Amino acid sequence: MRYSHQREAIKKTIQETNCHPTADWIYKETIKIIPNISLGTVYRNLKCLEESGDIKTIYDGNIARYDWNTEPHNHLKCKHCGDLIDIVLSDESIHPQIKQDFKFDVDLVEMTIIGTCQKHT
Amino acid sequence: MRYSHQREAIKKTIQETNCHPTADWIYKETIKIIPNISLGTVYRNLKCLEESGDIKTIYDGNIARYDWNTEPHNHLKCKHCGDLIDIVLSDESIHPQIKQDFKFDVDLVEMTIIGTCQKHT
DNA sequence: TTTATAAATAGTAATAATTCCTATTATTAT
DNA sequence: ATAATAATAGGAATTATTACTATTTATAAA
Ligand SMILES: [Mn+2]
Ligand SMILES: [Mn+2]
Ligand SMILES: [Zn+2]
Ligand SMILES: [Zn+2]
Repeated sequence: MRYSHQREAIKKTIQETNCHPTADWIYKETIKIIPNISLGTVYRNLKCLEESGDIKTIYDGNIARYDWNTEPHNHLKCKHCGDLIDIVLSDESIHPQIKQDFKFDVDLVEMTIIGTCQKHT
Repeated sequence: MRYSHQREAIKKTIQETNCHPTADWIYKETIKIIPNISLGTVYRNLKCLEESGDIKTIYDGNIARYDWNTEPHNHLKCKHCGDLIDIVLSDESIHPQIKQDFKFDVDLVEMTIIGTCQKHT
């Protein structure tokens, strides 16, 4: 994979926010730096960055969001404001139980905890 | 909400499968019974059935799937064949921990466990 | 049992997110 | 500097879903 000005800007945009942005948000931010970047380039590079392990894709309902935090973690999702908050839970304990009960070989546990965040109290 | 032949057929289609079908799959099945049903009618009634509590919508990546099983449960997702398998885990134990640690009021825990099912051994 | 009312439908157009296509541009090895 | 080709911009195409509207249908009243 060859260097590109565009890919670096996209990566930087993602790494500078905690908001788990969508492709469109990333496009609107990156276009401020590279005024003629195209949305197609954003999508293509999001895929590159995911493949190189620089970012992670998360599916929030039926929209893709992107996360600079590639460490295993889960999310709290507020049903009022839609915010996604990172949490780390020790869910490794589930793996052997499932392997035994369902003959299912676990890679990862994707957990989203839905509720109300502290902003709405 | 008024009775409709179409809605009943859609509901029956969902209740007769364990495959967590997409809207399109449901459409293709239901059209065998009601040959002139439209995809819009399928989508509209899926929303009705969700609101009335007859079915549950689950998001698998960026596509919506529908589930007749409205009891709280989670899914094993096979990364090879894409199958979704129902499981029930007692995850209630994490609710109070999260409330304390994150001041986040938990409604439900959506968990998808990704790995390899027994078909690929 | 007709008739009136409005909810639901079929068919189609529109939208939103994402991917694909291609002529042009930019990176990088020589 | 030049050549080779990976990456881009811009736009078209695709896919999933929603919106629109004239017509049909369920249902309640006469
Ligand atoms: Mn995160
Ligand atoms: Mn299920
Ligand atoms: Zn909130
Ligand atoms: Zn499988």
